[in-house]
Amino acid sequence: MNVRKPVERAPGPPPAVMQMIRQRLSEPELQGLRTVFTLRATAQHVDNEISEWMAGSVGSVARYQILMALWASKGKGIPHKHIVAAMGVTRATVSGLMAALERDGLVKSQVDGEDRRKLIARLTAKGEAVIKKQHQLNLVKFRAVFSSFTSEELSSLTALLHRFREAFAAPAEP
Amino acid sequence: MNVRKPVERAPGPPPAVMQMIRQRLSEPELQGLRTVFTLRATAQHVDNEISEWMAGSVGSVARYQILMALWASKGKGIPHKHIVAAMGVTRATVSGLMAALERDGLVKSQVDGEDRRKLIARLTAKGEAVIKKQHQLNLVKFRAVFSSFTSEELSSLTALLHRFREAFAAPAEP
DNA sequence: CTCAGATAGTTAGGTGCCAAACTGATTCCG
DNA sequence: CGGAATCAGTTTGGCACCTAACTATCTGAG
Repeated sequence: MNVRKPVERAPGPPPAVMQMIRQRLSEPELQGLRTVFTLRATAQHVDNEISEWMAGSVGSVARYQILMALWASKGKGIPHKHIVAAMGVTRATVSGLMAALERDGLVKSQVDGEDRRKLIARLTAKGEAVIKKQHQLNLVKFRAVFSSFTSEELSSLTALLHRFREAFAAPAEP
Repeated sequence: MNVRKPVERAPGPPPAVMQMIRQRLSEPELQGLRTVFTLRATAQHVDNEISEWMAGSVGSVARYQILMALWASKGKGIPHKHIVAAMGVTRATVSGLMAALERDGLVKSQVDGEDRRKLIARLTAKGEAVIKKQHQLNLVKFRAVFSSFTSEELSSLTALLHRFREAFAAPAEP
């Protein structure tokens, strides 16, 4: 499912175009804008890269995120609601992803006896095998990828990202 | 077009689920994984936030990026190829975006006389009015949003993002 | 001069994400 | 108790992205 292979895309950063945009903006705004563009591009490219080595079984980062959560629950299962909260996406998105995972036989959901609105998701045997295998591969991959970062750099990056998101969320009063 | 308003989505960061995932991973991998998830979420949320104030005319960050490039070219126009390189997305994506922009009457492309494979894109009068208006609004918005960041923080963030992407791009040999 | 290969763009099919509108189940309040 | 509000999930329709396969044009090697 979802077999990705090459990534046909321009490799380098912007060419002359960015130079031209510069003429239209003064420094502070330009820098902010550049950060936004870089953020978008980086997220997209990292996602593609990871999806590539997840092709064929887990399939994508979003699916991986769900399977990890389920695996971590150790068979107890978790309500869809928690997955929504954990991923920070909407119910609609999780609904679609869960349907696909269930279709692929990696996951099985059933209504909660206590509250029949709730769906509790669990890994199937196949799902557990898939996430375990992916986990082993990821350990190797991540070690290689992050070898050039110190722990401080990673937490600094994460912190800056959180602040960046917050800055956009809050309307920012005077 | 594309009128966005609220953002129905879980606000805070992950709950207990992340706690559980922790049990499955050792520190370095966990930190890397967390950074990847944060990157994804941040990019998504920032994009949504910006799209909200661009709804109705420019419509989205991707469209904004194209219109800015065209505006910066000051009427000389730029080949689609350059937009592809500047945005770091595929030809297919730009093809679709340009078609939509053209359909909305913001942009007009015509074949290059020299090389009839090339399409040179230019802003229409309407397109120029739209991007100018959006630009004014953005100055205000960006100033508010980025007021909590120093110039050094922004460039540090951008630099870390670039390195992060590079780390994923290069297979990372011993 | 010709024809294989490179280049520019388009199209079809698929994913992840969203908002809005809808269904069922539960809770809360008069 | 009974209807309103709230909550969990689904569906529909749309956008930005991708790959893969296609068309049309140009270039370059024999």
